[in-house]
Amino acid sequence: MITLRDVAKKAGVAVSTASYALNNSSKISLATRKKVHKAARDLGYQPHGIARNLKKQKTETIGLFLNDLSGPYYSEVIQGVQDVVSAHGYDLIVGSASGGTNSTAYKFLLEKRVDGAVILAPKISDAEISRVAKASLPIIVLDRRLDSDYIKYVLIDNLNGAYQAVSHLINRGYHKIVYLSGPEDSFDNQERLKGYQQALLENGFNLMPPRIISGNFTEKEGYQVISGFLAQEERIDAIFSANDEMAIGAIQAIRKVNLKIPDDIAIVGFDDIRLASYINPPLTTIRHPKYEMGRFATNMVFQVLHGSKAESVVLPTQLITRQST
Amino acid sequence: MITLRDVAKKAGVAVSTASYALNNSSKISLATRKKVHKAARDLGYQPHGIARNLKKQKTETIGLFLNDLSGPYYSEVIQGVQDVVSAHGYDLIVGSASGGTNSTAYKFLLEKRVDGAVILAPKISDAEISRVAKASLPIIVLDRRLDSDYIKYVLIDNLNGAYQAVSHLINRGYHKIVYLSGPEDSFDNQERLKGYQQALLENGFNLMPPRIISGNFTEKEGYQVISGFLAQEERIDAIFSANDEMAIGAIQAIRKVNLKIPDDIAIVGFDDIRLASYINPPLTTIRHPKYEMGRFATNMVFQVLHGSKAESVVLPTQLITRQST
DNA sequence: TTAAAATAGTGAAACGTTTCTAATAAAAAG
DNA sequence: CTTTTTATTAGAAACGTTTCACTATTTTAA
Repeated sequence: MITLRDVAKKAGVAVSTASYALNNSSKISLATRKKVHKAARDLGYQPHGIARNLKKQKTETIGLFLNDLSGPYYSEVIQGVQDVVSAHGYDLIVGSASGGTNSTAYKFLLEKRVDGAVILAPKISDAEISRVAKASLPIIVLDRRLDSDYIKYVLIDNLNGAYQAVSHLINRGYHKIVYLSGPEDSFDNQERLKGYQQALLENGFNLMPPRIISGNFTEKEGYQVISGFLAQEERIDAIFSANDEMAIGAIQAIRKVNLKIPDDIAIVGFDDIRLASYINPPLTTIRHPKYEMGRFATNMVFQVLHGSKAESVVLPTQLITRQST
Repeated sequence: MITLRDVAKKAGVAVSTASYALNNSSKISLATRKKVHKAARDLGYQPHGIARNLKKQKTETIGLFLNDLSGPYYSEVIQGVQDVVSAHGYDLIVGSASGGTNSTAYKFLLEKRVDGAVILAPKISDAEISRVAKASLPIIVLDRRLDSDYIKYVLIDNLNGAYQAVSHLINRGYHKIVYLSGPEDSFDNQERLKGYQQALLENGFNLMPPRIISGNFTEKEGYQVISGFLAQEERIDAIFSANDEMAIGAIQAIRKVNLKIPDDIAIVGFDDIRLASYINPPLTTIRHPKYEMGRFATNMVFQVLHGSKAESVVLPTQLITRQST
């Protein structure tokens, strides 16, 4: 390995001089600067990033930590984060948070391998996030309402989105609306449930009371629990699914028993994933600005990093009407 | 920041002792080991990863570098890589290669911030990869045929897959088969084109000669170029698309002009992305083992890292027949 | 008992940078 | 001419670890 020492020796200067020269400090005369650059080029010198990080006590890297790297859902968020990070001349690394306290995510946070982080990973607890956040490592969370000096959140208006969705069903004349739920400990799910309940309550004269079917956000589970539900005699005429994945599973379950969507059963999802508009029938759903979430969050990371205040924010959602309702 | 020095002082031992103790070296008596651990716990000591990396000259981190972090296509590959990396107790970071030679990817490779890498990013040139690979930084490429001591590839059998696809069309009785191409400089595209040509050649008696429509792997482009093509008078009865994305665009273009799939025009894609089975009509396509690619590649990284030989490999593909043919 | 070996712990160097402080030489000021 | 300033370079410490080489103590073997 070629080190700065080698370059300095070859150029016939002190290593400190070599360092200044390569960083183009004006302290060093143009002549020696050139000499050093040449030596570096000739030797194929590459600065050792880790050594530099250690000395400078910063990495110029922002981490984006997700529960699961392979969720297609995340790609727009990632893009938003990436764009802002690049614009600041920093690097982005994406890491997994699965494995909890010995995940890559937690380790990188703890060991200060990044200068800031955006987290969308329920598996990391509030306490853990609070423990590692500091002025030199601000954290923006995308999946919970957590707020302190160095922790801010960017959320979507889950409650209102769900409210919109259910109101839409009610306006369309559906009376027996069931909630296809995500995991109970999911923040998103909790908020969406509240929105569902609120909408029913406010319009509740001749509606069926709230009714929850438990799922876990996956297509497969959506298919299974709705299949099971339909096999019973209880009749419903609409489903509000806590996310699109389960809604897609539900659609398949409904079609399987030859019920018509939306005539027999209407369905609305949440997220507006890509598949939503391709499935048959196309899925009415709640769109939220995933790319913007990424951008907002990352801008806030840099704000805090630069010493200014950042304000947590809740972004609005939008109802996308398609043929499933 | 709490350093090892602080822990050592608090425990009343030398910093070397503290280090050995925390790493549970048997050189240190159980008593002092406990004492040091307690001191560390009391102080909330966290080892500084970067300092350790510098001293040990390794990071225990594997990098996965992609052209574009947000491609949904990658998610299975990522999962395969992640699983193997975790199994070895290493960390995985995913980084972008966009921006070429000053991308995060290239920087991390150059500065040795990872101990090994899996690359699926045509934007990084062969020369650049060759320059950075070494015994202490083996690289496995997923998007080209590059092979040296420290560089191996894991590819899918693009040529044969394409051959299967086109043969399938021919067997189904289609005679006028056009190739909807990806970018010309794409390795995958080149191989798939060869497979297309070979299949035509071998069955070529009364078939239309090879005919290429240029695209760029995106759905939008697929829609546009096929729309344009259909507006001309030239008649065809089948399309082999270099990937599913374009095939999906093509399907929409075909349906738009009220042609029937597969009666008027059949279409087969490549990749078997998730959407392929949901689109209407479901898309016949070539499936390849993306998850396995990730696993293979990552296992090879560790093989080389551990000093043993690894062999580049080409994985087989599989024809998935659906209603579009 | 004495020599040899094992055990427990220490000090200091090293990893590859950056940056503070000092030193030298040349130029400017008095 | 001396003194002060400026420009350029050098030396050395520091970042927080790990690990080599060594010392001092205790145990075992002869």
